[in-house]
Amino acid sequence: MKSRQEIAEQILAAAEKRFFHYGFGKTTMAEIAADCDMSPANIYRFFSNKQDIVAILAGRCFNFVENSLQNAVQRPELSAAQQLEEFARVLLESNFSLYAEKPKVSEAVQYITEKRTDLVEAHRRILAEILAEVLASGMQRGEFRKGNSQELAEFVLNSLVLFQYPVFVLTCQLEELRRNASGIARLLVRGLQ
Amino acid sequence: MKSRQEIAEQILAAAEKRFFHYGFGKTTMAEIAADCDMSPANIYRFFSNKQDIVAILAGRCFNFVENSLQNAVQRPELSAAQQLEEFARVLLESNFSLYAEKPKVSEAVQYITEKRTDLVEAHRRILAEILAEVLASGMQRGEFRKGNSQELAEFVLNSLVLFQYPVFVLTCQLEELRRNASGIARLLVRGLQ
DNA sequence: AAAATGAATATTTTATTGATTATTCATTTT
DNA sequence: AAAATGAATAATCAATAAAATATTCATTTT
Repeated sequence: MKSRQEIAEQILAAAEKRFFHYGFGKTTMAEIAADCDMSPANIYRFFSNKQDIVAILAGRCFNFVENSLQNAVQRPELSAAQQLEEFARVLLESNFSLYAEKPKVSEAVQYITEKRTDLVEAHRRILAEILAEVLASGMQRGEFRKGNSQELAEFVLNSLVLFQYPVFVLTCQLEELRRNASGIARLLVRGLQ
Repeated sequence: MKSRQEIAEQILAAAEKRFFHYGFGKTTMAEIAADCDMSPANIYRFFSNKQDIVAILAGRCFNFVENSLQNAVQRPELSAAQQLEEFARVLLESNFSLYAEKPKVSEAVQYITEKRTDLVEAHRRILAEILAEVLASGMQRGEFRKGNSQELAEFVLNSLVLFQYPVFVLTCQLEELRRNASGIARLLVRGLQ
């Protein structure tokens, strides 16, 4: 006997497997339902439509990036400068593993980027908050010059746009991106000190 | 009696008027030819195909940005720091006037961005060179720390991606972009000093 | 001979249709 | 009553045909 919650998760798991394997467009509600031994109609008791399911899954991809960054950054043995450099590095690496390793994921994220600006915006805001904390703690410790950490986080994040969007992450060479992430981060650190 | 050169320019002018007014896809060779009082076939004595014509016109748009930047930057009364800040500001303003004021231009540029990577790459390289000169002269004058000006120009340019591509320039609010251009430029300047 | 063209051909776009799939809802099952 | 379904409907997609347009080239004009 499964709880409502568990059934919803089962549907998401089935959808994820197919979306990320065959793509969003090539996966039908009937297939997802069959994987879960239920009728297509039943899925609608848990999710209002197909787009909502991708939105939730894409949101989890964003969460993966957010968690990777949070973990990379909150190691207390690192200086604020090192934290910021880690932020840039992990931002690139986690987005790369997301987009380049599973091409279908970037399709899903690209779809969401167009249809659900709100999700992308929410993701941006979380990244900005993580960054703002790094900057604020750096200011406290006297490593960074005092300033408006929120506003500065905005600037820093926007100067790292190259490492966030599929277009760039997929077009450029990974090695070149790595050199740039490290180089830009170093410039920014010096600019903040 | 018009020279070959003048006729080619006449064709380009007619094409530009229509491309930027009605869009690339909605303009036919027959229309351009009619504007020039000639047959469609005659156009092919001057240009190898329609795509070539957009490529030339898009290249001129890029030249406009390049010239704006060159002029903004090579004013000798400015400090290297001010030159870099001007670079960021004018990069945004000239791209904005290009994309936002005439929506059809961004369509043409977007088309070129896909089909003629070489032109976009050439444009990038010119921007990087302008920037490298600013950095090199800043180093000479002792305003900036010594370093590899080519490599640093690459980093700086890539951190200004937000102000170069139609996606961002058109999506974000101009005022927000201006604040960011100025904020990021200030950070970079301090990072280079 | 060089410049230009009209007519023929190749390519691309657009419109139309049929088929597939998403979604709803009245009915059935638990 | 809550959960689930089958069958009906709405929306989307893919294939095709038709039309428009780009491009070529043999011929005509200057």
